[in-house]
Amino acid sequence: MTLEPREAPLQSLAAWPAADQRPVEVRAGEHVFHEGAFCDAIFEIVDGIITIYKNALDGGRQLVGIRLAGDLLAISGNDRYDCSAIAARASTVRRVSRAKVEALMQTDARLAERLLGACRAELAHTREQLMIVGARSALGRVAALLLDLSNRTADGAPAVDLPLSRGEMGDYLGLTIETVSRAMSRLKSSRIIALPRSDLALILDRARL
Amino acid sequence: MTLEPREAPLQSLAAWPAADQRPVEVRAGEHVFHEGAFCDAIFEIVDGIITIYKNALDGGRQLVGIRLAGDLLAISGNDRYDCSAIAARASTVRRVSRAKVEALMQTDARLAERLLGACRAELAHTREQLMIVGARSALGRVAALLLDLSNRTADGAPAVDLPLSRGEMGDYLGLTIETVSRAMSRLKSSRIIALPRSDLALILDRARL
DNA sequence: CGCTTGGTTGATCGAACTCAAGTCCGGTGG
DNA sequence: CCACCGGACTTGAGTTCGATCAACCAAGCG
Repeated sequence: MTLEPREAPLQSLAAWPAADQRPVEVRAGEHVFHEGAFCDAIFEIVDGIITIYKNALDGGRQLVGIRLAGDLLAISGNDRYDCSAIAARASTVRRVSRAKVEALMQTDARLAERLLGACRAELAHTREQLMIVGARSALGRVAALLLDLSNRTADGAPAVDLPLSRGEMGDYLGLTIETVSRAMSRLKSSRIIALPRSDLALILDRARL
Repeated sequence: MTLEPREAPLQSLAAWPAADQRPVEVRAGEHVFHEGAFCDAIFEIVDGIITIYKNALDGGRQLVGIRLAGDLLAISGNDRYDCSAIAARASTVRRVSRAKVEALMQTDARLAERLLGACRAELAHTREQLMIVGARSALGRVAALLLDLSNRTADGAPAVDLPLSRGEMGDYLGLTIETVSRAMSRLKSSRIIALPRSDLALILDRARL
């Protein structure tokens, strides 16, 4: 949706001495970190899809982000993770010691710029999500999510692999499972999308979506 | 709600050569900048309250932030402002040339850290807003907004000056004017808050709010 | 005084939630 | 091979809640 504002000062954190040597594999459904746990590392997604969520007081959960390869996780800078991160599918992440990052950042402006760029991008995405959740009808929200997923994960191709279950989509959009399902069904019967499988959508009429 | 993560590397941008000498006064209801306009400066709020919003495609608007003294505006780093900023009341802001900021940032890690801190804080706030808007009932959303305003503008004191009109509260929460008004009335008749004036709330029962 | 603006309140309607059956599908074990 | 099972998804029926439309009120102002 929104592209990186300017040229990235760094392609990857892998070049930095703070990075651990070997990337970490994480299976679908596994946590990368938990909200409230001590934050001793940040992560860079090498491959896969990670969802970020917070637990609400009433027991529900609110997804606050969907992050893809190249994105950074846990850049909040607090001593404790302020969100949980869970792999939507099998993914691999690079673990980077937070202490080393902070030490390096004092002296190297490029690293701070890299983090700033990641934070700006995340802020833009979160605002975009806020626009989606705040304003429109259930149908519009689901449609906006599908468009966003298409643009981000499939580069605009018609076939969109849905990394989120209906329940997760609901948690992202502030809707119930049933409402998401109904919205998908309506989009299908309107010939705007096709659903060969429940986790694969084909966008037939991008304009109306 | 969420405090600044660590010690701020800089108290204010005023000390920086990129800052204009005189702060700018802006009257209530006046724009600081417009979404889509060329972004040649960022701003630091010296005093007052600024609301950030984006225009939705359907004509509505979505508030994406309420910013107070000390906060920075327009740190997205894009060539064009990605939001509009409007003074909720008479405020004064410091204008800082974007070109100078970016040039300085290349060499001085402390400036980048200052921006990163602002971006992190803004991200945390936006996520908080997402939690409020995404999940709960109209009553709960209004209550959460009141609590947030109390914590941020009144430091937890019972008397909260409401800088937002009912319509703006609705735009912030994804509700209509009438629903916000009804929620306030219900909170009032439940003796949870008092409303001496429509722009002043007294929190009587913080726990239930 | 009439007009405007922002807020409140009422009545109605539709959309989304809730509760409750179904269906589909992959996996497991007899 | 097939019957069974569990989980995710879908669909249906009834209810609730918020949006809509509309009237009304209070304050500010020419």
